[in-house]
Amino acid sequence: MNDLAEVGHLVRQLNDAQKEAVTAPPDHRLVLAGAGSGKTRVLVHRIAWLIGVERVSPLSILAVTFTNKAANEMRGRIEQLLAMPVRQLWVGTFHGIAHRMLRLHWKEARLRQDFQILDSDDQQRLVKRIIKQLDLPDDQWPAKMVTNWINSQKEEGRRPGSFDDMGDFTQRALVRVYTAYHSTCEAQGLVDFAELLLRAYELCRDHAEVQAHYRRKFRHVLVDEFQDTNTLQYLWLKLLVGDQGVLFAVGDDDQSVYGWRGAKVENMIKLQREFAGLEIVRLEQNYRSTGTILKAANGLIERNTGRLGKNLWTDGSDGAPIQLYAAFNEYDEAEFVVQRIKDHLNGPCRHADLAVLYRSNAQSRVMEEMLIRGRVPYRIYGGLRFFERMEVKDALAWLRLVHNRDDDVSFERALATPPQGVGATSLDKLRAAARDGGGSLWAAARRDPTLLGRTSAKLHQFLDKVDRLADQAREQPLAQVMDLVINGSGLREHYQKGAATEARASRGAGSDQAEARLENLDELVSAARSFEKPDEDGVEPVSAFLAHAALEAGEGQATAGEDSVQLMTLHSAKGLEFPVVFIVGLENGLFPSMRAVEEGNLEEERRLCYVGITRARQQLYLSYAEVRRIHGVEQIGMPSPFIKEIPSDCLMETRPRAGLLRPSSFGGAGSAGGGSNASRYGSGGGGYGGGTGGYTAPPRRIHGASTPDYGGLKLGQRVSHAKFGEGVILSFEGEGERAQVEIRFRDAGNKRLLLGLAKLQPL
DNA sequence: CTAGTCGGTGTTTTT
DNA sequence: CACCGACTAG
Repeated sequence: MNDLAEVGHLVRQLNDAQKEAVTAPPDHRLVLAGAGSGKTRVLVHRIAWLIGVERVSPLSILAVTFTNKAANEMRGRIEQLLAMPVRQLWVGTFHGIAHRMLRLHWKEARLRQDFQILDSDDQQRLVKRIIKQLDLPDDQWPAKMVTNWINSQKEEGRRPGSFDDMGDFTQRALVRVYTAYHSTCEAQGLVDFAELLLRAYELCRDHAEVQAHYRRKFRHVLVDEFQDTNTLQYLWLKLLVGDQGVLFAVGDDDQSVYGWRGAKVENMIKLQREFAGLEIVRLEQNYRSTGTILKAANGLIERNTGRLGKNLWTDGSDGAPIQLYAAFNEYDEAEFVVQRIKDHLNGPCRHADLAVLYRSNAQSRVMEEMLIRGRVPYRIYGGLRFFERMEVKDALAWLRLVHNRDDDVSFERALATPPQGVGATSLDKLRAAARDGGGSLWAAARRDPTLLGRTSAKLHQFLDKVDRLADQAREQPLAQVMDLVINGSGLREHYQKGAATEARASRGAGSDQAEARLENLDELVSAARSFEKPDEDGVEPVSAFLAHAALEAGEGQATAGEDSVQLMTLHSAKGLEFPVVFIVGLENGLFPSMRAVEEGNLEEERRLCYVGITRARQQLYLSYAEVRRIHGVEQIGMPSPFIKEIPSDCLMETRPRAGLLRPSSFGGAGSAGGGSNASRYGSGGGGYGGGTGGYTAPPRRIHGASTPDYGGLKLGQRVSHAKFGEGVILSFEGEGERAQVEIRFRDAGNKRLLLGLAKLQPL
């Protein structure tokens, strides 16, 4: 199939820069690919080129991505391009590849063969338990924070033993937790996500044979979204490439939006220093968006410092101006969006061509409400995924326990659901016994049959139940086992009961959720049935299935089938594109987020905005609300600074902002967009959600609606107070003498003060 | 031991 | 506002 005559299709549809990247000789290469410049396409074509033209064996290619979706898409497109399956090609996520290596080399990695993956939820539970075990007050040591700390240590390659400076009290406690957590994981054969990476890295670093094997094997290492790599991922790649391999990295520093979870954009710079002879190819021609949208994106991102530099251009037309809507409040904003959505739907647009992007998930609620009201089908991305659902995790915990009795995390979960008549007190005793005996909960329970007094009987019923299930499950196909576990554990019964109770309580309607839970249990059985990894390197099916569940948490929410408007956060929109995009909630403190504003760290938020803008192909809408309810309190917001950073000739203000407006005052303002609806918007004071009628409340003044006088102070302003020191203004409330101001003080925490008495000094 | 009520808290997400 | 975790009554 590799006649030169047929090579043409591998490069024909590529532009010069793309072609250069795809057909380049085998040197280290960094492709700086702007948004919409054909990044994935280059990666896919490069691999096809290597196999089809350079005659590189698929066996010696490693392609790494961050998400399963990207990995699947990549494999699909390569196979399509080559018109043949490429089974031997290693394409996967960092975690997936690391996992695969660990399964293959479990001995060298000093793991037990049946090690299980701990997802973030399980991990946090375990950390919490350990904090308690160490008698650390859990209000001072929140599991979430400690878990994050542990993960970031792992991401920096640090092991519990590698802290020589133990001086700091805080750190000492953290290291203690880390140490205990680590030994628990070791004892029980549990590996968390960060551990997958660290173990795989250490495996390749410390085990000469393994290292030599993979260096020999992978002559070509290709990485997608390189700007999102963390320290460990970078080191691992470097290790694998060695001095014989060739690295091909694709990324965009302007789209680095995961710094907060450890991603290091600096890795792109490091690359140039540490990979000799690295060639850089820039892809700057954009095939996605109109000239106007690109101009806006370029204008915005130019404000960032330390960019690698790149300017997107298109030879397409300018297209329509970006519309900016200054909404009265979040309901007005949502109404505007829905109106425009309907306009577009009357045109050539399908629902799925329209996307609403927001900074935080909480913003989806109001949008959702308005879309329902407008009878527009929509789909929300994000939220719980299939394998993260409570009932699914319960069932998997039972499966894991049946599979490995020493898995304490699963033991505790299974013991709790369905209720076995063994509660917190007994569990505490059991934990103590396990700690003293140095073994698992299971071992402790079996060791002393009278440990719990009268509760012992219940406990042993539970133990026997698990043993019986394990017995029945032997030699059975996976789906059978899953079914057996769900029924034999009493989980199905448990959720059936739940369904019945809820149905009675709320006359049928509320049983939806319970109903869905039962369906999910069935779904889990069919997931097990359709799960078949082609001899996944000799791993037994149960282990493979559990790993799959942890590594690919499944679809996020909602049925994909129907044509619907797409709602998602800006983060989850990365990598997608839509003809029409709405970015809502462009207010200071929301987008950019409050935290970013306080820390003065706007660059990542700006990149996020850049990502959002560049999702749009033809039409982009931006909006912000002058008043928004946040955490139940109405807050007056300022427009996001990003709005001003967009070249003004790209923007068309649908309704010019003129200070704070009352709803009644914007009838007829601006030619477009729902002026006549004005009287329907309620204001503060609540009454939205519950009522049947909706927005019949008469327009009312909102707090400070008429030129508020806050002594010249503004939201977000830094001020100083005689007693509390320096702080930042979070919100205003009330007027005149009763005007209050909420301030976050650097040292004294959040305080609500009467403006008249506070004697604040602007800084 | 479990099921309800109160109070504190509150980005972004993958694996 | 809405969720989650801790506490208290059965």
